[in-house]
Amino acid sequence: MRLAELSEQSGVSTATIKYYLREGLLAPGRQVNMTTADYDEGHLRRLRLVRAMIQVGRIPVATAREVLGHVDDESLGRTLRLGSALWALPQGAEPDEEDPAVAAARREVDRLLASLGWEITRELSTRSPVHRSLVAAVAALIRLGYPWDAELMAPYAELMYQVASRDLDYLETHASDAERVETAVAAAVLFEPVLRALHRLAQEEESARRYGL
Amino acid sequence: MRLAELSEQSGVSTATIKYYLREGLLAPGRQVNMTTADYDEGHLRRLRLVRAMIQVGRIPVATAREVLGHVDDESLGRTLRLGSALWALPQGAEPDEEDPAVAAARREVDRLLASLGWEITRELSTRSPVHRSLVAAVAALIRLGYPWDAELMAPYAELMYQVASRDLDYLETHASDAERVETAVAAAVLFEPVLRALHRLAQEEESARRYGL
DNA sequence: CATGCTTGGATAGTGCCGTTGTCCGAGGAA
DNA sequence: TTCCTCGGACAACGGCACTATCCAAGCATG
Repeated sequence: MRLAELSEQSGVSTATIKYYLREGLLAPGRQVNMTTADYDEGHLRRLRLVRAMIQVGRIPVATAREVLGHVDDESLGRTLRLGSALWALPQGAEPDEEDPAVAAARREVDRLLASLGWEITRELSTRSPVHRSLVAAVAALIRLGYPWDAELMAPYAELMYQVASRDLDYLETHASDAERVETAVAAAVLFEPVLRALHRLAQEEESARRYGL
Repeated sequence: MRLAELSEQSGVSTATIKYYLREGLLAPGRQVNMTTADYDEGHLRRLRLVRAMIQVGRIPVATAREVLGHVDDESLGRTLRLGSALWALPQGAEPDEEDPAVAAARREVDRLLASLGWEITRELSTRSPVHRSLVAAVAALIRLGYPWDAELMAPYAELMYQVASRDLDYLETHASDAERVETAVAAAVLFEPVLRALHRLAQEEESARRYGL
């Protein structure tokens, strides 16, 4: 498949594909001769994943490159590759350690993890970017004056745990072993918009039920 | 409170506050004399909300203005104001109607809503931006070759319904009547990062439990 | 009253980022 | 041979959140 065909099949302009090649999001095609390169199905798959990450997942190009770097890192085992790829996914704003709201948020998040018995997450808490972004998000709530403590958070956390459990079930049943890392990344990136949309739909529905249209 | 004090208390630079004033995210202060304007606690609250929307919620300035416009629309009842404010919140990418994956996604979403009995949402489905963004997100999954139908979606939707139900309970107990619309918007914007972070934390925890670190 | 600092408003500019246009020399096809 | 198209390199564009600069008008200190 030539670049122009790749463009046609994916719906991505040749200029943009060239840009992704330049940025290292897409491996170069096999060079057939001086002026022609050959791309295969793998390139198409990867290109679709890249588009999904950038367009649907709103992930910055630089971050996408990093995530894909982990996905492709043959030196790592599957679990580690997945972990490090997810690790690299974009997080929310970083917490401002000067802020007292951040300290309060951190305290509540720690209490939450203790009460949930998420020991593994707790051990990693100092290093995990996800943990930090949770602190930042909770701090934002607190700063605006909304009471928000571990007791309020716990049911949410348990619900999201059920969601995460389903995510992994889905991966186990629907992804072949070889593709599992790529699939997991795609899922992490693509499930979130679905979840968010479902969340808002549910809000609309429940709000309409309670208060009318 | 003068502009400089507002800046100091909120941690937002005067230049940025001026920018928000210009963009209509913040009402002008009461003009004391030719060179001094007076801001009150309401301005500070609003400024914090704006920052939260933009920094934590990653909402574009233009969208934030639109959302706040609905919040402040005195001509609407509270429920409608809330609805239209949430309505204006940024959505994911718009579905490309040419794409067969979008048609499949729309079919599955419709089946999902039917099976859930979300009749109100179903009636609004053609107009709701949230519905469209759900279709787009599901279409992205399908396009990448991940099977994803109403049966798979239903448990997710039910979990998110429980989440939404909690959201509204929270609003009823924690927001004074006058602030409810503003609170609901803040919640819609600020709960989502919390949820997302909890989701990822839960994924980390469950993944570590199943497959080790 | 004078002088120097600060205020709020207007405007242009900055930096980043995803994307696109332009130009080129080299092939491949009629 | 001639013309079209290819892939590659590079510069430019457009949008967006934010910031620096300038200005005239106070206010506070001597």
